[in-house]
Amino acid sequence: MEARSGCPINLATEALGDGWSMVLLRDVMFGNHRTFRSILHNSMEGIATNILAARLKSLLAEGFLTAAPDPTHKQRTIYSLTEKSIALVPALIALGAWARRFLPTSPELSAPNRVLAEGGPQLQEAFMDELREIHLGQPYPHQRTRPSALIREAYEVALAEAEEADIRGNAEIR
Amino acid sequence: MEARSGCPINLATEALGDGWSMVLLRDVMFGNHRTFRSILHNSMEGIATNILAARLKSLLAEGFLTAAPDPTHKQRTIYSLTEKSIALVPALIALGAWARRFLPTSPELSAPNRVLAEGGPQLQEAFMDELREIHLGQPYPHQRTRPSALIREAYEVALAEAEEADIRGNAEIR
DNA sequence: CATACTGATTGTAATATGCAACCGCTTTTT
DNA sequence: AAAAAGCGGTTGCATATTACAATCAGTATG
Repeated sequence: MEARSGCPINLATEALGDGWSMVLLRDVMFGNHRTFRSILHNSMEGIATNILAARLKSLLAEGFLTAAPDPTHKQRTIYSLTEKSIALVPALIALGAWARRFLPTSPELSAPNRVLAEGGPQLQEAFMDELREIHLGQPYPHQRTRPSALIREAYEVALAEAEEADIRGNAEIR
Repeated sequence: MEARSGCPINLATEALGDGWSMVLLRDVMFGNHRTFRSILHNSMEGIATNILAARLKSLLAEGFLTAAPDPTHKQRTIYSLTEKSIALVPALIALGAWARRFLPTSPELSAPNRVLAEGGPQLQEAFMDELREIHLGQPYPHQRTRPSALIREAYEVALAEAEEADIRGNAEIR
């Protein structure tokens, strides 16, 4: 396909400007869902199988993902991020930080973004290094606690708080 | 419309995940095109009038833009950015920086993004303050050179270099 | 041997996008 | 005063994309 223009924003829009690409990259990146079924069943937004198949195909074609067979399961494909998609992390974090400020995001689902946004460039770089380890097989070059552990912890705290608030809310109703 | 989920990335995708919204915001933001015809005629990507009308309508409805009549021209509408869209600047810059690295961007059209990305958070904040002055009527709170001047200059330098290279290229062909 | 899981494909309906022509009104030019 | 150009769109039609539901053949598992 011919590009509409050579403007960075336009090319980024042409590559990612649809209703699913960024959401799927998020699932692989932050949810560590790396197979068709894993993405499908954990999709908060309820993607259909044909759309998922089509999107995965185009993300492969555009170099955002690579596919490899699972040695333990003959027709399972494991998808991996590439440097191209890992390099999107700062942009996704910036976009998420904006969304937290201006859109009705839920506290639990915002927790990962909040941690990474507040952690600044250093934490984001460490998270990207972690992704490079998981998806590209590059050794993790830090001694520090892994960002993914911080993210998981923050998510669980936010989830517990949400449940507690829910219980209190129900108690008031009763 | 009901949101698919409360995840920041998903909500951002629902708001901006189409082929035109970000490109139009770019035109208003970096190109200072603020009327229907100005956007239409300066659109590098060649948007159609019905699409432009539909997008402007939805950007208004979602609070990315506001509309005001032009006192000097009875049926001209002037569109302004809102704090919501101005706050997108860091995300757009991060996305553009990614695109410059991984997509075939043109040097001239990349110049604005390069300046703002290399200028860091300080320059980005100053640029946002400039947008707040232009679109929200807030006084520009800095003494420093306006970021828009730096951007314009970088664009013109890049354009001149591109033309020079073009001339050299033609000379070689002859 | 039955059941469920794997990554899909197919059919159909709804929605979005792209293209070109057209519209009523206003401002500028001749 | 008449014509031309500019203004923000709308309308109709063709094509492309997306959504939803059902289905499929090839593994693995109990």
